[in-house]
Amino acid sequence: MTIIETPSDWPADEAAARRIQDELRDRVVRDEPGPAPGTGLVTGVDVAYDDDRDLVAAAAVVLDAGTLDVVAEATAVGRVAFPYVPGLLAFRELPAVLAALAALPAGPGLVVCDGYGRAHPRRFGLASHLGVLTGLPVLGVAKNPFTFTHGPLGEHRGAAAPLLAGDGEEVGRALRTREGVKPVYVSAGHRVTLDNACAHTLRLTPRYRLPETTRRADALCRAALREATAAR
DNA sequence: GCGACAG
DNA sequence: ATCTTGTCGC
Repeated sequence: MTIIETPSDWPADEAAARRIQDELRDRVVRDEPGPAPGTGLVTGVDVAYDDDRDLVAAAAVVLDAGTLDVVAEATAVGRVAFPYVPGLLAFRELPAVLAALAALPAGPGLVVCDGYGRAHPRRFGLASHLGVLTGLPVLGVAKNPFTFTHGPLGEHRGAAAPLLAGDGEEVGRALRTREGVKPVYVSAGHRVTLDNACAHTLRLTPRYRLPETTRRADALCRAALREATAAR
């Protein structure tokens, strides 16, 4: 198996990483609604780590947006490119994610990633960063509210409440995907609207709290990491 | 200065 | 993210 390399222009420290986020932030496209839910392709991306062995594995799983059937998969394994720092997650995950996407036989369509897009200290989370680098429509679905807050929301599937930043801006939405279950936290990445991102998220959660895209990608990158670990 | 903090 | 058994429930 091939171990991908960290890009030569990757930031060496946190200050450099923040500088890059400040530079790229204005390239995010926020006025495109994005693909219609249920049509075309939807691709989930996720990453698993083995910090002891300095390994990271990423997976991209392409689903038919209408049937949610898997139509393509790809993985990539690499060295950990950056430590986990809240607000700088993209620098840890992107090299492997980009490699997995590049290994797909065809275009991914809309991309769904773990974590945030606009809901970010500098309004440039993983989903935004991935979108700007690839030009693809991307949205983020996170499992935790990070530093953001939201009011109460109904118990029924589809109930939502604005996810608010400290300055009161709605940077995302807490969205209940399963009746009576903790909500997920949706935010727009690139070339998708928050409303459309939520509509996609609901279509991707007919049965579980998390989108089928991330569930499939999570299982695949863990398997890829196991194989990479076993191969050494 | 200290704590909180996507994965 | 990751370390981890059994267990309650559809």
